[in-house]
Amino acid sequence: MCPAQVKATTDEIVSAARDIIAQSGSAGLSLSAVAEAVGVRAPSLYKRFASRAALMSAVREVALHELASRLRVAQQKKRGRAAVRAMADAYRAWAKREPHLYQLVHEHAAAGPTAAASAATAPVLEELAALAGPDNALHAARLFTSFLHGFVSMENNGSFKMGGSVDAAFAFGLDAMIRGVDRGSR
Amino acid sequence: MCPAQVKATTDEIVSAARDIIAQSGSAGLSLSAVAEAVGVRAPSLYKRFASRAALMSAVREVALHELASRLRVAQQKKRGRAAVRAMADAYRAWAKREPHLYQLVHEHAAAGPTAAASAATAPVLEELAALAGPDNALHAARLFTSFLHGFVSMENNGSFKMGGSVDAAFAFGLDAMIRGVDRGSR
DNA sequence: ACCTGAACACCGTTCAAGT
DNA sequence: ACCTGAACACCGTTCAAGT
Repeated sequence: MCPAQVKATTDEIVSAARDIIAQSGSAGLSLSAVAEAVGVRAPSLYKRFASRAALMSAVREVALHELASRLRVAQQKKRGRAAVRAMADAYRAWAKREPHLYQLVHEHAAAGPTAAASAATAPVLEELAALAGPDNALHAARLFTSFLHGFVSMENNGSFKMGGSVDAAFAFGLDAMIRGVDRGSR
Repeated sequence: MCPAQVKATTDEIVSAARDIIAQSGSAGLSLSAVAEAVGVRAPSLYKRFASRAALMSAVREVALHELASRLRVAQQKKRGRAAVRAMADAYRAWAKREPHLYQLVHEHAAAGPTAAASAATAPVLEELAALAGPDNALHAARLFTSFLHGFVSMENNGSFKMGGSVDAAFAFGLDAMIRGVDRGSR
């Protein structure tokens, strides 16, 4: 008689889960908390997501798009080394602004579609190919992304305890990599 | 009358927990599994550790010592760039051999004593100071450790999906950083 | 078609009771 | 002094019952 009564859309659920993870980390995501945030009981969430892991995967996708959007904005109107530096700064700034979402993006990277992931890294690849030359483009991309990921991970979880300027270390690392990769200076 | 009956020493508990985490990851560590492995009931573990987190912290310390030992061995009888490369290879090899222990070492780095942590990184710092010069030693150390951590993290969780030789990318990254940091070539 | 309460098998943790 | 069973408050997940 009264068949449909949607109280929580898929987008509302993902958005609520995103906010919870952003504030408390992925370990702090409980289905009861998500359900309460969208005005529903926990079992109802299984109408939209097969499991807690599937919901986290959806949040991961959303976070990846947020990061990709920041990178695109940073790249606009810049070329070469300036574009690489601008994107590195944007990458680090987003990771520091959303440490828990950043961590979620990088755990279980093997799962999930590659679409959003490559959308996020494509701009970096273009610039680095120009800098390092086509033969070394992939190697250079892995050097830069490894440094970026490692640096912001260690910064976010407090691994830099030896003093000194962390900002200066980041700039030094970028410059040293650019020097070491640039085919023009070899 | 029968006051003492130690069935599980602290070391046995940590060792059992280490093995469980090595096999199933830190999320797979349950106190019931640890208790069963050492022939005891779960509540008894609270005589030795205040919480699950405290037990994990002890395992983290053990893992850090294992890594530090590998780095020391790799450094023996080597100097300069050869020592840096050998330690980088040893670092990556251990991370690939014990991916779950490696991940444990790098989450919650802020907590816990710095003793074992600095023991693990000290040899790397020495060599890099010689390479980059005293003014840039700390910056160079952060560049290298960020690259190492980022690279093996991404390798371990399957982030390198664009083909190509991952070994070659690691060697390229190391060489590019050494080129970019070496004060003699600037 | 969607939502719900109740139930299930698990957690980490506490504590009084045993020896 | 150490170990234990029982209990507590939580999980994620399933499912029959409601509308």
